[in-house]
Amino acid sequence: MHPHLQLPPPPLPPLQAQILGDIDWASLLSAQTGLTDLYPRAEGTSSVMAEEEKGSSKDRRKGVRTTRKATRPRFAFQTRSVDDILDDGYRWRKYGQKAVKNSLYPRSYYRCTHHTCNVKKQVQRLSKDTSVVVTTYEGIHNHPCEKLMETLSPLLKQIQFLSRF
DNA sequence: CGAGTTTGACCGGCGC
DNA sequence: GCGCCGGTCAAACTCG
Repeated sequence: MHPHLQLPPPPLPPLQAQILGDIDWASLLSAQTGLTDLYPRAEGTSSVMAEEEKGSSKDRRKGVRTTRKATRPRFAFQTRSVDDILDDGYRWRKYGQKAVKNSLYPRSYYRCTHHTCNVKKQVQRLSKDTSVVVTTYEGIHNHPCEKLMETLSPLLKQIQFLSRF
């Protein structure tokens, strides 16, 4: 409907959104091991960030099961927010929306706008508690977040300066 | 005019 | 094999 991306640029969780679960930001930023184990039956989770680049085309293999599924690292967290879209510093292009069973609300599919980066995320609102938004990230950004860097660079400079002593 | 959204079609996996 | 279901494509559309 209406794009409401007009939030001030907080690199951390926005103020109006309250993180419900525990988030390991360190492992989040360094990728790899996820947070919530959403898909315990995902077999290839260990082999992260290998060849997922070709995922854009319909190049699915037949022998899905035991062969490498190119299972990208996935992690999800819930936020309590009135707004569906959280400003996480990256820019997302919506490429789909689907109604999901057992949920009154549709699930939205987003993709990172960087051409070199094919990180995806899904956003859905719980039908039980409409104030809770579940965001599922898939993949790892292979480029720096401009907003984040912008916000962080003064801090980094400060740290570098202090570390000289 | 370009970047992003909307929306129905399309496709593949999975269970029956 | 068929139909349901979730994920993606892409053309049309909107907005700045």
